[in-house]
Amino acid sequence: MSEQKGMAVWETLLRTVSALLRTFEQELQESDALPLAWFDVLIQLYEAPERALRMQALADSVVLSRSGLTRLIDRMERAGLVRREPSKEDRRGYYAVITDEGLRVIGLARPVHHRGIREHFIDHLDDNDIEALDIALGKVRAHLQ
Amino acid sequence: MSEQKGMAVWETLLRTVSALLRTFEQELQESDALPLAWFDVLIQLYEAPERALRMQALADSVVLSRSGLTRLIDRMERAGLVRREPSKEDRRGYYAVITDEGLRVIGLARPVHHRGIREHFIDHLDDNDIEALDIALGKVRAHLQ
DNA sequence: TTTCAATAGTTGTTTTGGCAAATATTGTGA
DNA sequence: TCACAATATTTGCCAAAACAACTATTGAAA
Repeated sequence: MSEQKGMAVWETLLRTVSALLRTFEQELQESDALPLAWFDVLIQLYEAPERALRMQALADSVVLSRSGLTRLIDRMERAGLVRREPSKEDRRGYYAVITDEGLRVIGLARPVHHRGIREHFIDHLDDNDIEALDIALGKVRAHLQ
Repeated sequence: MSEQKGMAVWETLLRTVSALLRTFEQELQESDALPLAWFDVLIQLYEAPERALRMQALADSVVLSRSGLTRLIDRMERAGLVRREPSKEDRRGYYAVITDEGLRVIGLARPVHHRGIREHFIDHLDDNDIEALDIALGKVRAHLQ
């Protein structure tokens, strides 16, 4: 198949995701005054075993440099949503842990965001589309890093 | 189908695109010392009829606010890659126009980026995957804004 | 066990980005 | 044609991010 087509699809992929993110960011702001980056950190901690993750692990999944994450967690700590806890196994490291307040906030924001994902993404796709996306993206992802 | 699956696919979509962007950004930096945002502006001007676009149009496709774009173009203008040209039809507006130097730079950077897209994206997908992505993303995109 | 490269995270400094207000121009309805 | 809302872009100001240099700790090789 033409490489052209592949390039065009990457273009579409990029612009579509950008537009979706812009929309989600806006929806979260309006209803919970919660930046998407904060949401992203909270949701990952929420879903992690022990409700905690190493700084390292967070920086990898969030799209942020190490130092960027340090300061993001600083702010969220000041806001009472997470706290740092030194790792017992490796004294260089810290865990970011979600607080009760953090759990409360993510509990409010999650439905909003899920509604957004449903409304702007899932609802326009049928089962085949979803399955195909999953497979294709999985292949791409498997080869990264 | 489970909404769960849809949510998981969005998650995969987001993280995959993020990781790809990080990779592309890095590859461009290394070979051409060109930030991806600059590349993005240049490529859009390059592909535009007349090699020029209204600020407005650029801001919409690039993932940047209006004011963000103003300053991005400021910097690129200082670097000699684009220049502003007042619109004749609407005296409020400006075109960003790619310069000869801009054309030269995009000529160098484009192959690098295309190789990246091929290597990290296209090459892992077969024709069906590409087609399915195109269809699914098209549906999503059609409903945005 | 000592040395030194590698890893985890933070801090200092500079760039970049966002939001809201300002400027200029256009279009529209009375 | 005269207001006045709407549009296009920039600017002032502040928040958030990158990059590189720094501290602390670990791990591994000599």
